[in-house]
Amino acid sequence: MSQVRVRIAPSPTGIPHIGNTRTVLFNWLYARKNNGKFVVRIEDTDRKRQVAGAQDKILEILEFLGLLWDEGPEKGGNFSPYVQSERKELYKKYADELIEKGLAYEDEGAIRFKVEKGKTWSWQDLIHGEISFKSDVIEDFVIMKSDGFPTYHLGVVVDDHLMEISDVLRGDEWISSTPKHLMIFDALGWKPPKFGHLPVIVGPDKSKLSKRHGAKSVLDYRDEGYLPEALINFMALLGWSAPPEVARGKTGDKEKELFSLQELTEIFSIDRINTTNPVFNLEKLNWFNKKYLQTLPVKNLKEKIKQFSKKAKTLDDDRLTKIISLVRDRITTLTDFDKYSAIFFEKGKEKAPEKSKVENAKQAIESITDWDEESISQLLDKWIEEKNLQAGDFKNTLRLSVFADNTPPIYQSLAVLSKEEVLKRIQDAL
RNA sequence: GCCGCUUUCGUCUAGUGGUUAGGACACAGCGUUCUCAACGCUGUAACACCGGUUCGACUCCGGUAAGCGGCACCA
Repeated sequence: MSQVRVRIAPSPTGIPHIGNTRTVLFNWLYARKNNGKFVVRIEDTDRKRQVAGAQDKILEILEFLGLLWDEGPEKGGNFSPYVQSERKELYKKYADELIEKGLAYEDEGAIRFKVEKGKTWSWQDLIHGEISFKSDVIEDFVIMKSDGFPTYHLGVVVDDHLMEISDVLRGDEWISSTPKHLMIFDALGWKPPKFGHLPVIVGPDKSKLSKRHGAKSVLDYRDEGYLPEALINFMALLGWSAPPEVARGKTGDKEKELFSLQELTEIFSIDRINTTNPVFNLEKLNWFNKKYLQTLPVKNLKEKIKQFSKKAKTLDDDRLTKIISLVRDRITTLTDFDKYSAIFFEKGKEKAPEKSKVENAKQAIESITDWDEESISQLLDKWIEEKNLQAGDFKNTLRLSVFADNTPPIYQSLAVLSKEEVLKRIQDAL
């Protein structure tokens, strides 16, 4: 069997959103699963729509997710991606060849491919099965623009051939262009790769995900505190599902939904990709992020939180660790840290309980000599017992007078602050 | 208009010629509980429609409808 070689072909006309990025993931997984190669080819043939910096952003996304490419021209010891504008002469050569063969012609400075009528072009799509088009519905199309750049149609075909791409996994929106590509492959005497057209992620209104839906890029999600693991897991399960024997779902049993990149590379296969367009669902992404936040080792979590919170950076390690362990189950994204840890820096807005209760709480706190979590809970529990208080009410009084907001378990929360700070806050409530 | 793709709970999905059509998110209730979470349990909720094939179809076939995509010197 010949080697699997796949590619992604982003054009630097914007920053890819979740939908485009999922296509990258599937290509990457397919390459890894089959011990193949994954290449990145920047298709920058549209000079007008070019967006400055987009190319770097695209690569930044790949790096963030850990979906790196395996080859490309060497630059400074690293592989850089292939870039079509650097290969400009190539396309012209093949366009000229087609003209010589009488299969293309010049038209106002551009070169058009001549579509032979009365033919049927079909292929066995990796995802949809057989698809065919009659050539009569396709008009002669431009392959070289008058500015000397190839159009997408010529560019992909030439490069997919030259780069020996074995499988093209791209979005469904390319289905109707595929016969054009087949024609060019045929005209140049080349064997086409296999094609698989992935259903595209859509917005709540079922139309293609776009800025209109507020579709964000992976970089935006990263900046909002989403973890790459969560993003990957979420994208993988949009339009693809794990084999039942892996997910292990029997009646009543829960199915496995959490998969690491490593696991995915082992179980990924094209035949489990769906044919329907999945709707983007932020709630589910949030759930994945929470799950990964919960399982991340505290040490790693701490480092990440420091990147997102100025406050966290100023805290000493011990306090930060305590706060993180209290806040960890409550946050959805890394940026939530500040929100949930705010009570440890400043009192909230809830009203203080009646003075007699606060006074009692104050005395209770004052009775504590060793200020650590264990002594705090021991002594306060004892206090409740001795004074014959209602535990819930007493703890609530503490919460309200010290934090004036919702908090994690109160004794642990108190231990984050110093005794002085606690007393000062209680004093304020009197 | 022409061409193409698609159709299981609100959403992501599993699944079989004969099932109580399974799981997840979300939602609701309950439990736990000092609040908020987390966690556990329970619940609501789906095979687009019409024909055919078959003893039997959600599953196979045909059609209809609906949705989406393409028909650029954009990718």
